[in-house]
Amino acid sequence: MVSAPLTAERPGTDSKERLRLWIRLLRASRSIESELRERLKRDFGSTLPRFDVMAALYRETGGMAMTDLSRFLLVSNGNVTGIVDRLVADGYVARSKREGDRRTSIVRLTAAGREIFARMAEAHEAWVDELLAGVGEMEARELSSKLKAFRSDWEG
Amino acid sequence: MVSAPLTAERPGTDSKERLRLWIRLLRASRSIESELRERLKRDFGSTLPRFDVMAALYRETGGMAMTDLSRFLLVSNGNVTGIVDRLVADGYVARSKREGDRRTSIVRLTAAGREIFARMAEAHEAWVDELLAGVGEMEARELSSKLKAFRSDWEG
DNA sequence: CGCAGATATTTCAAGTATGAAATTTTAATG
DNA sequence: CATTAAAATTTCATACTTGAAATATCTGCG
Repeated sequence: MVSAPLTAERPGTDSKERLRLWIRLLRASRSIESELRERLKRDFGSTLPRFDVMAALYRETGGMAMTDLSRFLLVSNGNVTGIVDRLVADGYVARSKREGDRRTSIVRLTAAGREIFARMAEAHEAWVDELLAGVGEMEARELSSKLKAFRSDWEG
Repeated sequence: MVSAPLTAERPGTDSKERLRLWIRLLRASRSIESELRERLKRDFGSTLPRFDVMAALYRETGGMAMTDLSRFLLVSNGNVTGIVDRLVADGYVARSKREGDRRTSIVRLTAAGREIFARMAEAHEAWVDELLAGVGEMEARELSSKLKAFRSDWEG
């Protein structure tokens, strides 16, 4: 939901303020996401989900199992299958089998994938820097740690 | 992208810190969104996009044009068409024409829609309150205003 | 060994999501 | 008044997304 609180306030609760925070959070991330998606498409003919997958694989040089990938990206496993399929078709990702366990399939970036991704990551970082230009380093650090904190409250 | 900074740091920039902030922001909103989606489905057999549309229409008693709806929700107009179609099929939303302009179609909640939505909104607010329980009112207020601020920097 | 249960992945149906093209209607201008 | 540009929606192709069901494989226990 991307609007303002709608129900009547009960006394003794901060729920309205938290709701407002959530809405702002959501709107902020949606606007930024949408801007990044647009630029990724314009400059690289790619998408955000593809970027996410490649980013995860970029740092895991040895490759990742599909399950680990989906857990890390916070998306369903069925979802990752499709995105990886398309990346494989484009020659940016390769699948392989793990010794001793034929269930697990390890995916990793190809040389072409690493090369392309390095360029995308550089642009991406500059874009984020531009889009969040209004946030100073100190402030970014603060916000960052608060966001980290309130998430770990209800997740493991 | 939902991981940590990947490229080398240039001296004299806060870009790494901003990138980290963006990643945290994204991960936070994704986790919360996913939890809310699950509960909305479990308790009401509904979805987040439907909730968003209904929330917008709930406050605009007179109804909204499709374009205004899509602009407000930050999603494409083609997208809104489909969601509204399904809400209409369920009897929660009605379309009507505006006097004098046959292009514009005004959509509004039906009585059934208002009734259902009121219950969903109440549950939704309680969920958000629960999920953000770690954030005090003061802190929520602070975070909120910072989020609002850094968005308006690059959007109109 | 044999087989119930756990794991890893894919497949599938349904619902989002975007951006571009097509439609329909209105407004503006010569 | 006719034509052209603008505006509001819908349609369409493609990609993403989830959650559940189907497959295939592995593990542990009797």
